[in-house]
Amino acid sequence: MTASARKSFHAIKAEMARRIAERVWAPGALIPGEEVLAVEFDCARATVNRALQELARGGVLVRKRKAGTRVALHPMREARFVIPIVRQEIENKGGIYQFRLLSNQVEKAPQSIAERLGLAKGKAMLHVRSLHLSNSKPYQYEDRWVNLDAVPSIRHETFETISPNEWLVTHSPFSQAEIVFHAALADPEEAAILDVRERDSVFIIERLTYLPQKPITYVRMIHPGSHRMVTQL
Amino acid sequence: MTASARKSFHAIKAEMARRIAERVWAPGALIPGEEVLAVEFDCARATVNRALQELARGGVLVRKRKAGTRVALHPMREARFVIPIVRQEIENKGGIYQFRLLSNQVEKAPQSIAERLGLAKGKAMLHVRSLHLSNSKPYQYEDRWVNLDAVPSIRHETFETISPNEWLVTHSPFSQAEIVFHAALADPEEAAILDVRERDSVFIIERLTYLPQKPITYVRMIHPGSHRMVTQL
DNA sequence: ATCATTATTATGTATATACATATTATGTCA
DNA sequence: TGACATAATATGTATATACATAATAATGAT
Repeated sequence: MTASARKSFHAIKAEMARRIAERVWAPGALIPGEEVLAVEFDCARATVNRALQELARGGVLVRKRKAGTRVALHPMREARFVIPIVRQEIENKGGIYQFRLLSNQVEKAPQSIAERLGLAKGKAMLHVRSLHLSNSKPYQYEDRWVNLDAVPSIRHETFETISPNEWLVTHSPFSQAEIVFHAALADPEEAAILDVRERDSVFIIERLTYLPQKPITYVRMIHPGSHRMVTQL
Repeated sequence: MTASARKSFHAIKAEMARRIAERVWAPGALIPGEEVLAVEFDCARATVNRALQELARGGVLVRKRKAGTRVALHPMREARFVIPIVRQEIENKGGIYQFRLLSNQVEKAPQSIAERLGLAKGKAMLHVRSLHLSNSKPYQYEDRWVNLDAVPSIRHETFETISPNEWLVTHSPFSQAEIVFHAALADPEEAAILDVRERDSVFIIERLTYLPQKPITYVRMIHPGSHRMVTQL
């Protein structure tokens, strides 16, 4: 037995992860209790607890009071994608960012949008359409509806120097959100704006942001189909 | 010190989150130190520490030793998508799951695959193609290449009762992975398998899994374009 | 002034202890 | 047997204390 002389929860966590990866602790198996592990690793129970909790949050362990801790049977792992501000995303890739405002006016919310935000149909909302370009090529078409009740001051913003996304991120950050990814075929309008062929494939990100009990905005961000979202896990 | 209820780090975390959301603590601002907060919330510093650490992990706070803790300027938040086992995904949605093996044989890796996995071109790999169905309708076409060196025992698996994904998840779990999402147009083969029109839009998830220094598998999971990946954040 | 050294400080971690809470196992009574 | 109360137990959380570490601020030497 490798009597680990380590006492940091990082090391303990790593050793536990190793045991799981190498199936010393098999999927579904009950692992020793915190007290036992504390003795084995020669540390306090709190230290073991922290390591176990972090592994549990990561999804590789499942913990239940009294029942104990077991290795997750199906490590239903999660991929984490950062949803960056487009400008940063483009600049990080070395592209030159440009922004073009297509329209910016108060309109009556169509059924689909109002429904999605839980507002009354026909409610006056700000409708902003814009295009983000990388190296002068269309990168993302942004179609946004903003609840004026939630962010009244946006009404007078012209978006000549700042994109609606950046404006909102800095004026109403830390909201909650629901995000959807999917693929679709470009409709004629989208195809024209993104400069792709009609009925080419596009990658769509929809984001609904809200504060508790107060919807803020619904955005549809449309990328050419070649756009790739990458993450490690 | 009043006869206060138990001060839990959950409550403290929630209160701090509220302050951030309502801009009592503005973006970029330095917030009070742990000691100060511990006095304010009438709890131990460790309790404040835990709340702060969790918020920091969530990305709304940025902590630096000696420098203190400040509210994140650009809450470049990340969306977390669970990448479930298809069968579970389908069953969770109330569908009846079926699995159809399309092909399962050792082949020489084509250039593109070998490159992606960092292996020599022409290397013998297991190539498994299968289709997952929900309520008898094509749900996901899975095109997988497995590095036989990494999981030699897979060679003799017939996949008649278990899908390659489930086999790998239970026999080689807890690997690392790189995941890519994008949209594309179905090629004739994919369209036929998924029963969509040729040049319809498809949603593609590519996943590359590996253990340190050892690529395991490359999978291309192709969904009809209507497929939606949803998450909250 | 500039650079290197040291002191200071906020966060990071470890520990013993105590009690809380959820859940299972057990026992009791009808 | 079955319903229900009760004990047992593993994890969850809170706390005081102590020391570690990173990064800044202050200090001194050149």
